[in-house]
Formats: sequence, C-alpha cells, structure tokens
Amino acid sequence: MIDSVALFSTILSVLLMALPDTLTEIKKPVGLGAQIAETLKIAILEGEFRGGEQLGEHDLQNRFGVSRSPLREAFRELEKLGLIEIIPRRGSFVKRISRYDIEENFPIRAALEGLAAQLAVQKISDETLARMEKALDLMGRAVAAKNINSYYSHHLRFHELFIDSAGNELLKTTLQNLRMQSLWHRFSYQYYQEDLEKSYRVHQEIMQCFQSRDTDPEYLRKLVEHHINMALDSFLHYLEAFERKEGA
Amino acid sequence: MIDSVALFSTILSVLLMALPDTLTEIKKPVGLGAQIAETLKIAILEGEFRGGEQLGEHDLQNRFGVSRSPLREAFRELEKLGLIEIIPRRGSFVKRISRYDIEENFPIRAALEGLAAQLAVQKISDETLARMEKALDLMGRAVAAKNINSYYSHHLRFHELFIDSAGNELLKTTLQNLRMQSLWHRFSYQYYQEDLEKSYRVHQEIMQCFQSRDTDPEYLRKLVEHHINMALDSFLHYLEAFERKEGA
DNA sequence: GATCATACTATTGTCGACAATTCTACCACG
DNA sequence: CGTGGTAGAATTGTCGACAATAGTATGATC
Repeated sequence: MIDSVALFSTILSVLLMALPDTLTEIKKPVGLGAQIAETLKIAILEGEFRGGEQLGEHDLQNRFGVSRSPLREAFRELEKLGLIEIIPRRGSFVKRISRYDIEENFPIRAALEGLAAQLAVQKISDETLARMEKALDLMGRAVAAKNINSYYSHHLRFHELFIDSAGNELLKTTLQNLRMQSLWHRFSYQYYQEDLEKSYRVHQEIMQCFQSRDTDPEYLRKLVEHHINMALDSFLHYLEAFERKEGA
Repeated sequence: MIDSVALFSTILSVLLMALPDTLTEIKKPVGLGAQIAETLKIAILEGEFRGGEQLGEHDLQNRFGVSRSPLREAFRELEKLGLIEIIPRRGSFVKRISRYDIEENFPIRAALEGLAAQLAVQKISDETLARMEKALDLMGRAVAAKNINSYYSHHLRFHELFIDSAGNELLKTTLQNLRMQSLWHRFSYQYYQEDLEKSYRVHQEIMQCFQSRDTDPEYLRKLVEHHINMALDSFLHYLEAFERKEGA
C-alpha cells in the first residue's frame, strides 16, 4: 500500500502552493481567520477530522490560542470551500463524503473542464503548450516508474494549465473548488488506484488536440469531459466491487 | 420604459420564494446574520448600493441596530453569493459588475444548464413536465400581452423545474448562484429588453424535446446551452451599440 | 510649490463576557 | 420498562470594548 502521508504532502503541495507564474505578487497580509482556515483545511484534507465530526469552538480556541471570532470566520471560509457544514445553533461539522457526493461532483467538473479546454484551445500560448508538454512528459515518466505521487502531481498541473488558459476567472475559481473537493473524495477512499497507463494515453490524445492547429474545439471538449466521466465510472465500479466484498 | 421596481418585486419574489413543493418543511430558525444577509441581498439586487461602494460596519450597525458580529457573518454570506468582495483590513465592497462579469458568467451557466437538461430528460416526472408546460403557457400569454414582468417570472420557473429534476444538489446550488448573479447583471443594465418572441419559440422547442420519448439527450443539451449563449450574444450586441452611442 | 514625515481619525480585527439555545442526564409518572 | 418533563451542562449567538491597521490631513523641509 502506498504511503498516504507522503502522497498527501506531495499532492497538497502542488494543489495548495501559489502558482509559479504569480511569484511576483507580494504575499497578501491575512488575518488570523484566514491562517486558521488554511490550517484546518489541510487538517481536514489529511483526515485528522472524521466526517460528521463537530468542530467545537471551545476546543479549537484552546488549540490555536485565539478567541472565537477568527474561528468563526475560518468556519465560514471552510463552508465556502465545501469542507464543512454550518448548522445554525448546532455547530460546524466536517462534511460526510459519500459516493453520492462524488457522483454529483464529477459530472459538473467534467462539463466545466471540457468547457475550459474548448475555450483554451483557441487562445493558448506556445509557452503554456510547452509547459503542458513538460507536465505530460513527467506524467509519462511517473507511469514508467509506477510513481503514483508524481503522476497525480503533474496530472493536476496539466489540467491547471489549460484551465488557466481559458481566460475565465469565474470558471477557474469554480473549478478550483470542485477539484479540491474531488481530491478530498479521492483520499477518503485512498485504497483506489487509477489505471495510470490508460489515463496517460488519454492525456496524450488531449495534448495532441491542443497542439494541432485544426482541432475541432467541440471534439476536444467532448474528449476532456468524457475522460473525467470515465474516471468516475472506473472509480464507482471499483467502489461497487469493494462494497460488495465488504458487505459479504 | 418598464417599471423597474415592480419588475424587481415580481422577479425577486419568484427567485427568492421558498419552493412550493417544500411547504411541508418547517421554517428553519436563523440568526440575525442570516436575516441581515437576506435584507442586504435584496438591497444590493435592487441597486440601493452602488458598485464599488463600501459597506461600512458602523453605518450598518446603526441601520440594523445590532452589533458587528452578525454583520460580519452577513458579509461572509454575501461574499459566498458573489455580491460583495471582502478585502482584508480594508472592508467589504459591493462588486462592480462589468460586461466581463457577464461574459464570464453566461458560458458557465449555459454549460451547466445544458448538463442539467441532459440529466433531467431521462428521469423527469410527468408531473414536472405538466408544470413546465403550464409555465410555458404562461410565458406565451406574457408574450402576447407584452408583459415582461410575467415573462421573466415564468421563464425563471421553467428553468428551475428541469434543473431540479436533474437530481444533482451540487449542480442545483451552483446554478442558483450563477442565476442570481445573472439576474443582478441584467438589472444593472435594465435598459436592455430581450426579444421575447424569439426566446419563447426556443423554449417551445425545448419543451418538445422534454416531452418526446425518443429525444437525443445530447441534442437537448446543446439546445439549452446554445439558447443561453445566444442570449449572451444578443445582450453583448445590444451593449456594444449602446456603448458606441454613449461614447460618441 | 512639491514631497515626505508625522499625528490624527476612521475602520476593521480581536477579545472576553453575557445571553439564548440546544443537548444530556436524571427523575417522576404511567 | 418506557415515556415525558425538568434541571443542569455544554455550545453557539450576540454584544461592547480595546487593539491594530489603513486612510487622511497637517506641517516641515528642500
């Protein structure tokens, strides 16, 4: 079995790190609430808190040594990310993730990533294409080395590159949330391992579409969308077999 | 020119009212924060606050007669809805809406409503179909009577019905946000009036697709998506002409 | 007269305390 | 033994005050 903690740190670092392109930006000064939200976000993604568990304000007050005001702000932030659920006068609870959440998330993400690809293919820069190719190359090496950590990292980067190139900020932020939730789901069922070779071949095809000058944007869109929906199918199929075995 | 206030109350009532189907639910007890958020939401949609205007905590404290805690919670809620922007240590500002916001919003909404239609067509109930037909009928009467208020109301309801039928809660809530923003955009440029007849004809076609037993879901999806993107084109075209006239 | 430093004001950030509500354990009653 | 009610504890909701920061106006210096 893979080392889940190492896998986390690798992928989380890719997902959470500031984009290399925006290194010129000065770090924005944020308050306690944002810092706590970031800490809790990682803690939840890493599985420190179980689904359904209540995030008591008193406990966290002791843990972080701050008052409840910034804590409550952090809760709002986490709710916006879809990681917790705030029930008035009851408290804040880490979301339970079920297969239904995954079934709801993937088709939306598929549709929007497909849209992003369609929008991006007409305006993507040669520089970005080169970066995608580099990411794809690293994905290929990861497949050969059977290094799942590495594959996931570069796979995330690959998608991120063309999503950014779509030039639609609202689409980008919407997808960031969906992708983060998706990652969370994946790690909640970490026993599942994708068929890396198959995934890699599809991304090769996607790359070729981006590079070709006379690509039909509609076709590329369908290709990307289908690829994500297939990943869902594969995952659900695996899950079904697992649950059948478990239930017996 | 149409009476914008009356139009507001009509459309907002449709958009904001609890679904008739959920009348059995007991009203959820909400705190001051949620109430204030609701009030501010309507105030912003109605244009009481200008884009870029700061929502000072002190002023609103006097206006509502509450402390700053629930106010700050309301701000978080409004930020989640995309109506304001919170800049740390600076304050909360009503979002400036430009044509770019609209250009970003519509394609995403189009893609997701198309997806919703595709998902819905295979599982929609006869009861819901009847309701859609009723809404469509009322849309037709509104066109004949040139009653824009009425048309928008039933048009919103029509879309709401098949979105609900998709059976994907995440998709539903995501679209609710996008649709609310879209409505806000529309009212910010309230001089624009859609071609109701053309819109009505498209919806007739959509209705036929939903009713036919051998409809290609992919075709319906494209139809819905295209319809929304056409509305964007029409709007942008109008805006361009308006800006050219204004700029001269 | 322009620019930079500085004091002052206004606004947001954080805190601890009190109020309101919900949850829990216990007890009486059928 | 199960049910309903009540008192207590635990938790969230709200408040007013103080701290920290950003914005503004004033004045000194070149």
